[in-house]
Amino acid sequence: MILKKSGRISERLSTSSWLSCTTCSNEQVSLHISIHPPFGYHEEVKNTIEILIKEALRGLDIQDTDFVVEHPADLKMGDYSTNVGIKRRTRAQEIFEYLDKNKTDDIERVEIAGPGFINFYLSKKFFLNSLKQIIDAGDNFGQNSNLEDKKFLVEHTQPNPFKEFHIGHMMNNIIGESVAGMIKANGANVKTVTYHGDVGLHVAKAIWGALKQSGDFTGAYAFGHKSYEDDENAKKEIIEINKKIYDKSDSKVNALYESGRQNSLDDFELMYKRLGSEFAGHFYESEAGEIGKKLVLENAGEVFEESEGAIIFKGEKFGLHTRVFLNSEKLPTYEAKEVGLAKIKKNKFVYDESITITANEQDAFFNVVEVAISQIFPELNGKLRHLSHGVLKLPSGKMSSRTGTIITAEDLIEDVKKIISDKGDIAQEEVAIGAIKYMILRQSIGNDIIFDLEKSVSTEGDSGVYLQYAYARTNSILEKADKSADTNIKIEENYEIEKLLYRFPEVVENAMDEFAPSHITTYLTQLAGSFNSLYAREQILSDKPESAYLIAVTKAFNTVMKNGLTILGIPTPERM
RNA sequence: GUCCCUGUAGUUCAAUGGAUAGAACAGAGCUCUUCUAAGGCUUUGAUGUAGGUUCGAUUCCUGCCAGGGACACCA
Repeated sequence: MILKKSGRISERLSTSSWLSCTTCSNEQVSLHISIHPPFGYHEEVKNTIEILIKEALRGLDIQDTDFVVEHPADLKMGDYSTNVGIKRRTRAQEIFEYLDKNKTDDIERVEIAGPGFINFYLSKKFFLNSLKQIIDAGDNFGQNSNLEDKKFLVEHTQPNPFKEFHIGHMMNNIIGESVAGMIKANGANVKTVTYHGDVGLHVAKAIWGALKQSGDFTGAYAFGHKSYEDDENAKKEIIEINKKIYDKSDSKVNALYESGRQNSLDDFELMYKRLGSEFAGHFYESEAGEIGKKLVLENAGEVFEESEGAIIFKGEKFGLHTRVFLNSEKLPTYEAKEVGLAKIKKNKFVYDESITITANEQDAFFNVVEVAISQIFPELNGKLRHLSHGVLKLPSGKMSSRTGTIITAEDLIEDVKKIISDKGDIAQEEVAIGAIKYMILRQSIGNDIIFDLEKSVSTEGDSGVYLQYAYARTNSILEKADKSADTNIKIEENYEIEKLLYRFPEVVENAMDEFAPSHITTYLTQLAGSFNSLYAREQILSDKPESAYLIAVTKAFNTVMKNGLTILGIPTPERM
């Protein structure tokens, strides 16, 4: 049935050069079809509607009319909707009549409503087939091949040894993993990498602090940082230690550096594991600095120039601003290290696109540095993308290691575990991680989060727990079911959840297009709400004939929820 | 000063230029002898401001107001 209809669509398209819809030109539609050999069911019905409208316009001799076919905001207003009747008000009735007369059996009803929208209500046959498709596809439902054969490198998290892995790093990690998940779901190959600031003044401060505490790193950075600010002598000693770290001339400093660095990195690995990250590469500023300095010097005079003893990049030529790459002591700055990092990544990985995820305070920095890198490596032009997110702020302001207002990732996870501990003993770690991840991923990634433990990490209502709980419930139902899912039962009623389930693949596509994991989060929450309502209203396991159909709905929901949460990196405990 | 980002219910967040601006939390009320009540149902309540473009603006453009960030030797 599906194959036959696809053929019909291609046939119509190949002869329909009259098209005037600018949002869906003939070329684009044809291309779309050729990219997706197994034509998705939801795409098929949308294309059918678009073609019907184009036929109607042609038949009525209406030209130059743009229109869109989309899901209306409210499920009550149908499954698809077009604005063509608003664009051509005087002809709306005729267009509607054509559509109503020529609708396929996937469309139950067409209506004209509101200011002239034409709404399409899909048929039971469509929903029945879509359920079947979801259950058959299983873990693969929601995956597509839009980015097939493409290779992505995603850099995120970037915690600095000798400093805490705090909730800001955690936010970056959570967003990074969800972005990687979306890219993967869209068919591409993804590798994630991280980058550590293992040299620099912050390291010298920590080592100075540790030296004063007879080798103990506890609170060493904060101590060193404060002393650096307040005490001239300490400041001199710290600068001295910083040089020793670079030239490795002091065995005591070397020993502290090596052990402190390794301890930090080991701790980070434990946290990555808790958060579900597996990096294909770890890079370090200590290696990037050397390479970056060399590259800057090699390109001095062409890409970079000397000014006041420093080597700088004049961003003004590109509508940006000037930044220093080597300071007047010819030491590499963060900028030069980023150049070195670009070369390291390029040598180690083959990729079509390299994404770096950071907080948005680095936006201007990356604008300049990416242009500079593209000057040095023209082959990277257009392959670098900086994706930025807002910052986590405490109600009292920005987190600061100076004032000791740092919340570590570990503290937060443990605090959330305490909050949920009175509700059950099962899967506490997964529920805590899920609640935190949801807090980050529920909103648009560009916006800041004012972080308040009690209010931000919710365990009821709009929360990660809500999604996990709905999922766990379905596992329990499906386990108890004594008959298998059957979509061939005659059911009159359309359940609301069926109107949402089939949309999952397009949500995954849209989320990828906009790098917006929140689209998936929002969708899953709406879906879970719909399921919970159904669960409260209907007895799924029963002797009634519709029970087998409801089991199919439950199975489809279970599949979509699991696949969605997996893309986002939110754990899916089987029991709660 | 220049550039960038953000202003939506009491609070935290949604809303590919569309229809009656959605949730959640908090407040008021109801709901477990029935598949997991971490659930469900009812209810009060919002687009900073002034213009512009459009058949239609929370969304696009301009001014203003408010908050945050970046802007030469930190990362």
